[in-house]
Amino acid sequence: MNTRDRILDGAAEVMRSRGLANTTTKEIAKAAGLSEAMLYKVFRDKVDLFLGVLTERLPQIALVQDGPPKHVGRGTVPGNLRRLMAEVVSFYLESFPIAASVFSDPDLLTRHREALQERGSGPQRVVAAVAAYLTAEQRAGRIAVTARPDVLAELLVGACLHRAFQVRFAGQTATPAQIRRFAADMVAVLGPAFSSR
Amino acid sequence: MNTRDRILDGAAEVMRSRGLANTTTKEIAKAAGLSEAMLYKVFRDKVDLFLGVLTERLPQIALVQDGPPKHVGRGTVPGNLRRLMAEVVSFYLESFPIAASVFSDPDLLTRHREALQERGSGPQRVVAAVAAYLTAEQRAGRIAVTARPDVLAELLVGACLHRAFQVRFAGQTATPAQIRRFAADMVAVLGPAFSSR
DNA sequence: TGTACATCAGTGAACGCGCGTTCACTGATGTAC
DNA sequence: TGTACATCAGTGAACGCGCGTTCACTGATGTAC
Repeated sequence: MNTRDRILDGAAEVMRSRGLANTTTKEIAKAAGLSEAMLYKVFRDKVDLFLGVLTERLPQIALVQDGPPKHVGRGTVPGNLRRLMAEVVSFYLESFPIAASVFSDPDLLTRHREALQERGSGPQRVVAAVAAYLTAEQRAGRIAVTARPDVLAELLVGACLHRAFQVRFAGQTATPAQIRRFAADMVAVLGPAFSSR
Repeated sequence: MNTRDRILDGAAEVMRSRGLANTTTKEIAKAAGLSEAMLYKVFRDKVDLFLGVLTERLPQIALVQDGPPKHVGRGTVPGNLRRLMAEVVSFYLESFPIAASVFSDPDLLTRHREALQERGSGPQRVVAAVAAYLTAEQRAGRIAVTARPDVLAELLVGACLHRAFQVRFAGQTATPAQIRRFAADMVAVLGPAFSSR
């Protein structure tokens, strides 16, 4: 593995275990198995290194990567939504602690936002992806024409973020079974809102 | 105003404007109009001071303060929910940046969680309050008996948290009109899920 | 093949700065007699 | 009323430490002739 990857992995590990506030250059170097001096051969400064972690080591969500929505017209809509929800909540569970940390430093937040904008990315893409799936199903006639994909997506994704926030704030983790149960509850309750009948 | 309040106000102001990471004892003292030494007459150390801000200067949400849910059986359910939602999203807009910051320091997060637990408070109380309102309306016969108040509350509150997160991540603010529009959209879409018919 | 030099990944040790914290102190106000 | 002392809010200046950052260096490997 090359030096840059070792540094980013080490930094991500320290950020997860000790938090952004306690992630010092000394700790990063130790986790990467390199000297502190080496960090500055690869990154301009510490903020530059943090931005590298934020853009390259935060978990990616498959949902958002690939263009057109999957599963449209196949399986059942509630079934597809449950799988989508489980994916979203898992993504937030993994990324929330670090993503929330950047609010502790307005300068880092601004630079992170700009970096995401340049890549055409950002947090709004999760809702957009779910809304795109719902819109496609609506066109396929499997969701009522009166349903509002954007609002439904915000409700679903919002519940995922909220659940991740609660679990992480409580210092807990969530089992796959708990995640499935959560997804099933949310989709079941929203059923009447997008049902074709 | 007494010394303690001046310090907490000063600290809260610096935390909001410069972020937790840049909130130094020097800046707090300056904002409070006191010497740094004075901070240590009132608080044991900096973490103790931060906990004071978190428990005493984070915005309170009226919804959660007072016991039994208001407005039950009066007005219309969607109207009451819209007002509730606007209150919740405003609360998150104000508190999210600072509340998210504590994720940058696991030690601070743990102590904050423990402080909230001692007071019987915590983030789960927002969902609980909305669910309590919905349950009361259900008993009053104004919401379908098949509706699930806890799940509906998590969807609604989740959407509020998500919206606040998005707005703050983008570095923006929200006008009262935007907030009302948002609340109306969410409640309208959830209508079929709790309708008596 | 040997040799001289260039390149490159990597480091130990030091640097200065700003941080949280504490010390010894001041001056105003209250209080006992 | 005067005076001696106690209390209390508050501070200037210093302290040591740990941080991010940089400097001068090393040793291994590649390369030209």
